[in-house]
Amino acid sequence: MEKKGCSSLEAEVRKGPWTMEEDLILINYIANHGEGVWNSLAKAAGLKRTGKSCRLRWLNYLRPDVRRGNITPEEQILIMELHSKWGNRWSKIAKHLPGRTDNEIKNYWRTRIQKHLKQADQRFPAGQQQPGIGSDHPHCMNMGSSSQVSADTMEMDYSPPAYHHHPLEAFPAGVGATMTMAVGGSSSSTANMPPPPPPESAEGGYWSMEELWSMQLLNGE
DNA sequence: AACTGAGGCAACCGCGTTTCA
DNA sequence: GTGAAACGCGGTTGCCTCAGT
Repeated sequence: MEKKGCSSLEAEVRKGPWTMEEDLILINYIANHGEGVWNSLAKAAGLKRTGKSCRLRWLNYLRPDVRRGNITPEEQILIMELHSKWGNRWSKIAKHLPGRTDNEIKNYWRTRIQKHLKQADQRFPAGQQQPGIGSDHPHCMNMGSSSQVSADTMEMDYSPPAYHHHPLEAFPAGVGATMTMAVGGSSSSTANMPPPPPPESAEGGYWSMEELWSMQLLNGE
């Protein structure tokens, strides 16, 4: 009943996983116009997404300086140290890990580190808890000696995260190369550009974001 | 070979903060 | 000074993949 008035508008808003087409539209638009003012950006780019969604997608996934792949042992230690300092201030922590997003760090913490803490918690139940290991409660941040813990426990079964089904990885070289972007419009993109990955990473005809971006650079210049 | 469960990542939601008219 | 809109952050959920049985 009441939905009739705005149903046409709500039907316009897309949710769920981003398609390759949407990614390209967003990348192209930001390359030409820059980021910011996300709501109007979404409209102007012709994306049927909320500004929030566009911002999230850009920051966590499409930004050229986003580092994807293994969290290094050094980064692990840094994450644990910073978390012991600041708790779940993921964005703050992310600022000290260039190329890492708050979402990635948050996920990493929840899936890996918290698991370790839980296991440690079982081995050392309340009362006989190891010094320096708090529970997974956000406010139990008394992990002062976290670096000790991290160096051992974290490296113990450190395993590279499996990055799979990246939407743009499905792009064959030709498609990626045909993306037209005026990278010059966003100088910051190029400034923070990570070193190009070895060509082997494109095995099987799959391309990483870094490779796509470097292709854009090559094409655009 | 098929099924089940666990792990991991991307995306959405709600709330607090900041900015602007 | 006030209200509205936009932004940013943290928590949570859903889906996909992989490993084990």
